[in-house]
Amino acid sequence: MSKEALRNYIQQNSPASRLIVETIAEHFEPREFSKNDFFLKEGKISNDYLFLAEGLMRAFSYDTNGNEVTTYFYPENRMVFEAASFFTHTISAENIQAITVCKGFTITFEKLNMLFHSIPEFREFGRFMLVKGFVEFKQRTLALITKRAEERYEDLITSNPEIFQYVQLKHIASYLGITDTSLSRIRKEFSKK
Amino acid sequence: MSKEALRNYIQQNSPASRLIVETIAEHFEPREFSKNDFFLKEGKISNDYLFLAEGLMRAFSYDTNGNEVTTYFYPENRMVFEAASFFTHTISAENIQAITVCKGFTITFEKLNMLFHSIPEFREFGRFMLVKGFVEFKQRTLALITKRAEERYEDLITSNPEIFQYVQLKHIASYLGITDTSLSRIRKEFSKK
DNA sequence: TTCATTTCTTGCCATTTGGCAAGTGCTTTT
DNA sequence: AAAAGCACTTGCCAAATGGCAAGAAATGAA
Repeated sequence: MSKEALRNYIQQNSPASRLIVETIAEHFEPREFSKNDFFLKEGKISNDYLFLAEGLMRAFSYDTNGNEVTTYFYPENRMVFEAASFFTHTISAENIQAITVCKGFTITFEKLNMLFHSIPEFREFGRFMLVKGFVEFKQRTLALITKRAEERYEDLITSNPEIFQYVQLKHIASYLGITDTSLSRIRKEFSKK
Repeated sequence: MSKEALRNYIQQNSPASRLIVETIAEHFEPREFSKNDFFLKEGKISNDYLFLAEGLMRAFSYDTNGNEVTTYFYPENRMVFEAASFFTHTISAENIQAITVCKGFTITFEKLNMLFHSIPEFREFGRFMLVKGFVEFKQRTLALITKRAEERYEDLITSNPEIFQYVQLKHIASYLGITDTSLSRIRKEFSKK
């Protein structure tokens, strides 16, 4: 698999020249995941920053009763990293797992930092990735407060229909903040329309 | 008011030496807010990064029906900034308003970036501020999904009792994801214990 | 202090969502 | 092909939360 998608992604999200982008992309290593493989396991310190070129991943942790809660879905053509563990070298409270076969490119913390250090334009990219993640969580939080479950369902199926193709309902349900029973009912209502 | 709190905060959140921290703090300008003054108004581009030394602030936006939704409370001794607007120079969807009289220190985007550029240790600080904000939103999202309103209330009153001293219930309610009516009932139940 | 305004509480009932358990259908195993 | 195991659906009822309006309390203005 070529690094073209990675280069394009960096290019589109930073002010770096094509030549610099090429140099940056050189430092990423190809990486593949089988279905259900973990990119990050809770309790470990995350040391890799991943560009997901193909496939679908899911982040999850547990509530106080030990139930899995899906905290995020990573579609194709996205950077995948757990900011807290990766950037502060602390133990991760989250898991990130491949839902389908996944292909992408990773870079270690040390190498990434070296690039941030030497290439100001790439620092912009790194910052923007953080800001983007932040913005998405804010929007999700707002949606949880202001929208009903059915609306949140509609939003997700509209923006990321591929999720419904590969992910179990209970995992989508916990992401939406409802039970699988409720999601099943919402689906039924929704399909009537 | 002295910059001591600002210096301490930077010191505690970055690997910079005391001398470097002094230099950094020099670039911040004192700034005061009367009660209800806005630090940021929606529709504007945020150009200031604020250290809040005294007082309490609130971020809010609106739901689709035009109701205010409190998205965050900023207690004393915290950096206050709207990451998306500040770092990407885009129009802010959020408002940040002083709930009490507030005192602090601000720095412009240009100056901050200049410091990030010339002081690697301070870049660490900037990154950590983003990561911290990110982590808090993740935790809040998780709490909205996994905890009941009463638990979220307890968590907030335990961690930030000062909020209940100054903020209207309807603003706290929207932050907790419930109506002011429900919050009033939760308070009543809680006080019985 | 008195009046007006705003904030908070409460009663009544509606809506949304959850919990549980049984049932259906699909897939995998042997 | 039978059995077992999952994932999903559905019926019944319970719990959590909301909506509205009236009243009480607090706050601010004159």
